[in-house]
Order: sequence, then C-alpha cells, then structure tokens
Amino acid sequence: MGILSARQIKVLQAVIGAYIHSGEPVGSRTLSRSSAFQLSPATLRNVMADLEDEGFLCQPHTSAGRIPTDQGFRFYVNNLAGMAAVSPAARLHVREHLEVVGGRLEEVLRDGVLTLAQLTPYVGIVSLPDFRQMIIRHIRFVKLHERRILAVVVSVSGAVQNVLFDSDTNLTQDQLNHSSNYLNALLGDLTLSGIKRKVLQEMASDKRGYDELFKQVLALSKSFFAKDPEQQSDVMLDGKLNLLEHPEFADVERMKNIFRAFEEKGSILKILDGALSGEQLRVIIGSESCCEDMRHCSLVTAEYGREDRTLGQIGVIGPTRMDYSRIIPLVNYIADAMSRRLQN
Amino acid sequence: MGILSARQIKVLQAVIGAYIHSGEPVGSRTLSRSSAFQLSPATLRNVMADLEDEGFLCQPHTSAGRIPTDQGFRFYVNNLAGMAAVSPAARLHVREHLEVVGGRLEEVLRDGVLTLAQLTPYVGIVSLPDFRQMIIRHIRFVKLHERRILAVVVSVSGAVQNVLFDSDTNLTQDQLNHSSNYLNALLGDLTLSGIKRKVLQEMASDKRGYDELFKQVLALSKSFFAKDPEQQSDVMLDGKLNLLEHPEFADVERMKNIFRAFEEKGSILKILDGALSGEQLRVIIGSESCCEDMRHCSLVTAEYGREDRTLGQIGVIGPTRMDYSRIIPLVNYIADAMSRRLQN
DNA sequence: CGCTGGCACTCAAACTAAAAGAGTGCTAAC
DNA sequence: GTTAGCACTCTTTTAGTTTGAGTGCCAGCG
Repeated sequence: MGILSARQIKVLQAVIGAYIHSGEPVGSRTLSRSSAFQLSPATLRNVMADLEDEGFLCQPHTSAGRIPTDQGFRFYVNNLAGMAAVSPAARLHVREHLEVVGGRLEEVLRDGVLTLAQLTPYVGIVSLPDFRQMIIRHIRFVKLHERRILAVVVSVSGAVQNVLFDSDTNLTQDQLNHSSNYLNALLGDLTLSGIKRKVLQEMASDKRGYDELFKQVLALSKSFFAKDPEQQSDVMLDGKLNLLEHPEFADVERMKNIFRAFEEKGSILKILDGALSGEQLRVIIGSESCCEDMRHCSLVTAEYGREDRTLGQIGVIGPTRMDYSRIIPLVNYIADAMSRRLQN
Repeated sequence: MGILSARQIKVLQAVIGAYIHSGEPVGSRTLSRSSAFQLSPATLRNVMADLEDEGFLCQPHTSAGRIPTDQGFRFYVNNLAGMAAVSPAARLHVREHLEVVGGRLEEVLRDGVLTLAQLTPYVGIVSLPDFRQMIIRHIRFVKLHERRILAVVVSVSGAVQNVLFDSDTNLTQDQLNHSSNYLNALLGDLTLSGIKRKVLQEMASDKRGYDELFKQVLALSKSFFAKDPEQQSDVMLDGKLNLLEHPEFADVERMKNIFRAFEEKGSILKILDGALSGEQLRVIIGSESCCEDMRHCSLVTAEYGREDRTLGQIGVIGPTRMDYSRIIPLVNYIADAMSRRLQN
C-alpha cells in the first residue's frame, strides 16, 4: 500500500472514466487502444495488477476486465474527478422550477427533489428538517371539538406542523386565542423544546403571580408539550423509476434490496445523518454507507439551510458507477438554489 | 358464446382455483388427478377447449396448460368465488392497529392502507377524499409575515388543510381572529365551494351594510378563495415491496410498468374514480382498468366514509391471479372498520 | 530496469444439439 | 358421452462445444 506513481494514477483515472462511461469491466487492450497511452496492453496489465493489489480495482472473475472498487471510486472522487460546470440547460431548469417565490417548506423541498430527479438519471432525496430543531415563529390553537385542540406550529423557515391534542379543560376559541397571543409574545428564536423549557421556568419562577390567563396558558402548554410532535424526521424521495433504467439493477434481487431500503426510510435517514459532522458536501460510496442493501449505491448530498443554520441534506442516490464530476457540482448548485429560496 | 353447462362451470372453477394456488398453467392431467372429477384427462381437454372457445381460458402457447383470461376471472369473481370469512388473526390485527381512537383523517387512512399491506401480499391503496367536497368545520387564519397568511381549514371528518395566501391589506392577528370567528359563524354543513358561494351571496345582498369587520372578512375571503387548495385529490400506497415477491413480476419490464403507474399517481386515481357509480365494492380485473401499465394487475376496492357520505376508496392492487375469496371480504372488513373510526 | 511480444491458461457467454416433459388435438372404439 | 391411444408441438433442461476477451508470466529487447 505504497503511494501511487503518476502513471498508476493516470491508468486508474482512465479505467474509472471508461467504466463510468460504459458500465462494463475494462480490459487492458481497450485501454491501450482508446486512450492517450503509448503503452502496450501488457504494460497496462502490469499496472492494473498493481492497482488491484493496492485495492483500487478488482475483477468480477479471472479473465474479465477490471472494475473500480469502492476504494477506487473514493480515490477518484477525492483526487481525480474534474468537476464539470453545471450545464446551461440545467441552470435554466433550476431557474424555472426551483428559483420561484416562497411556498411552504415542504413544497420547496419537493421542488428540489423533483428537480434532481429530472436533471439526473438517479433518485432525488432530501431529508426533512427535524421539526424539534426548528425555530418557531407561531403557535396557534384551534378548537376542534369539546376539549380536542389542534395546534398549528409554524417555523421561521415556513414549515407547518399540525399537532392534535386534548386539553384538560374545555376552553372557548376566544380563550385559546388569548393563550396563543400570550405564548407567541414569549417566543423569540427558540425551538419547541426551548419554548417548553421557558414555559416551565416561568411557571417555576412564579413571577407573574396567579393571573387567570397565565394559569390557562400553563395548563394548555402542559397538554400540548406532553404530546411530542410525532414526525421527528423524514425523507422525501423522487425518481425511483430512474434507477430501473440502469443495467446494474436489472438483477431483480438487487432491485428488491434497494427498494426495501427506500420503503423503510429509517435506514436512509441513518445514512444521511450518519456524518452530520458539518461538511457542506458529502459523497458516500457503496459500502461506506454501512447499509447492506445499499452496497451498490452511492449518495451525493449537500447541506441546505438558512444562513448559519443547517436544515437538512439534499442530493441523489445512484449506482456507485455514477457520473460524479457532473453530479457533485449539480447537487451543490441545487442545494444553493434551495437555500436561497428558503431565505425568504 | 352460449351459456355454460354445470360441468363447464365446475371445470372452470377448478382451473382457476388451481391457477390461483400455483401460478402455473394448469393442464388436463393435473386436473384429472387432483380433484373431485371422475373424468379422464381427455374429457377435461374437451371441456377446456370449449371454455377456451368461449374466452374464459387461454394458453400461453400450444402445449402448455390453460390459464384464466380476464373474462374467466370476471366470471369467477361474479359467480364462483366463495367468500371466506375474515380470519381471526386478521380481525385481531385490525382491532389492534385500526380500531383505535381518533386521529387526523390522514393518519386514519395511513393506518388503513398499512393494515392492508400487512395482511395481504399485495399493495394497499387508498384515495384521499377530495378536500373540495368535504364539509368544513373550521377556518382559522394565522398571520405569518406582513400580508402573508396561513389558513387552517378543518373538515368534519378530521382532515386538516393548510393554505398559504397573501392578503391585500396588512391585518393584525386580532383582526384575523375576528374574521375567523365571523366566518365560522357563517359555516354550517357546507363545502369550501359552498362557503365561497355563500360569502359571495352575502356580499351581493349587502344586507349587513358597510360594517368594517364585514368588509374585512370579504376582502380576506376573496384572497383566500382565489387560491384554490391545491391538493385536489391524491392516493396513498403502501407495501409496494410485496409485489416483488410474486413470480409474475419477476420480469423486469413488467415491474417497471407497474412502478411507473405507481409513481405517477394520476393514472391510478383515474382508475379508482373511474366508476364512482356508487357500488360499495368493486373488483377491477386486468385490462378492465383500461390502463396499459396495469394490464396484469387487479384492484379490489371498497368505499369508506361517514354515514351517507362517501369519502373515498380503499383496497389493494395485486396480480390478476389474486386470492379473491380472501381479499374481497377483507377489504370490505377494513373499509368498514375505517368508516366506523371516522365516525368519531 | 522498464517495456513489449508471445504464449498458455481461465472463464463467461453464446451457440448447438439432443433429450425430456408436459400438454394438446384428433380419432376410433367403448 | 366418454375414454384410450397416438402423433405432434413447444418449452425447458442438459450437456457439449466454440468463441472471445482477458489475464499472468516469461523471455527478450532497448
């Protein structure tokens, strides 16, 4: 596992390039013919054998060409892949479909993931922000029926969450309105749990005395916060059909695995959140995801959010044989466009 | 195309039963051996040839056994399929997962479709009610930002819809509350469009004079109703993976077609709404759906709703070779359970 | 020492041939 | 009306063969 020579790198790049293009194992002869090497197949064979020893290439079976390993792709992505500019057509598409005005958070995300599914032959994916980490702008209570109450919680980023709960006492809508007003006056750059804490504090400090309205708000908040908003986090997918077009998924068994992973979104979420370590862009190649079902897939994701605050990840899932040099800039571009739109 | 003799019917039933069981074309010998016929293969061959002439059976190729045509299945479902009782295990599952308390409409539907996906090896499907046809219980306005307003519309059946719109004037939350109260006082067993009409009428009749609040409500309603709630109708699916287990979908091409139909939900919706003609239960077999992609699938759906009012359809999608005598009662049972739960 | 041509070898895929198996249609006889 | 028998069809399976792409290694060359 020494360092790679310049020539080895050049060969590795050529092999991966050819493989990304064709999907077929690439052999020494093809390589010798096609590219800028002035080397004979035999020489290339030697180089490729070395690269295999180092773990960058492998063979599906003796006497087939070489295909890149996950490690090979990793090296390629980190060091070799020249990043293509986002095509004018893609820019136009984004301008028309993504860079429009406002809308609820969920709609913005849907637009983003749809755009990715349309601009790439892969699956668009976006993780919905954890509502519990969002800064709340509004809480309104709506009386539904007797003590049954609907709380409408709106975050600054435009996410709307409806929470259904039962109050201890039977309040009128007017009383609920007053409570809402009271609570909203308290709000300020806090998340749901922050608000909860603040309300508890106020209760403890008792500084407002035993004002009737205050007691009402307290009781209400208690019932409300007892019921944690359920949808803690989620992902949205689009363009699953795109995957069916790739030859590597013609195998039914492999297909099943991936669709299973899609259906139980938990595992994908785990991958996405796996390294929240704050890199703006992440590429997860094959088995790096540690998810058996996704062994043959790569993810390219970028963070989106408002200013300092990261809301979630958006990107694509495709075969490990992915056109990284086109996809990486594109995902970046779209994450930016979405973040800009969320600024409003 | 004469009428079928008793014996022909008995043979048809046996063939379809065997085919549903095995998924393989069934030949005369198998039939003769297995079942209660005292007939030789040769005789059965004659009968089967007749049934083929009548269009109830067909052969994948000369010298294969017979498989039922869509018409054959149709006859079977209409006349032959004995309806099995819903199994105790299924009843228990429904009791535990579906017959629980309340929840928003969407959650109830999700529970229903999930239950179907778990109790059958097919895809659970439910059509969301068209919000525009629902009777509205509440409308509340929430001020988001300047003139940007969120309307929370709640139907009697517990569906909640959030509509984002811009008001012409900049109102305070208190003003919005008053407008909400005013509007809700007007409400009574009306759909959204009914309310819209009523508001317009009030406006025309002018009987309230030029009261300030009234003018406010009018202006607000105008902006609100200008923006039709978008999600006009939709379907929810669950258990797509189940389909992958069936041998008839091992063919990748066929799979692709069906998943395409799933992805663009419009076509499925069209099938579901196709015959809203008010039968409580519907079975759509293969090409009867008039959807090329769904040629190899059957749908079994039942209406669900509250009392007199139908809200939508719930059921399953599976291969035409479906265990109708088990599925039909089950779908019925679950639609009933859901309807009961929605009563509250 | 690095590069190359040559050669033996491996393995998957494609093709061919043959055989097996399931099932049919038809006819003649019961 | 029913059945046994037979010839025929067509798929599936198996085995064997060929082809082609590719490798590894070695010996020789610059």
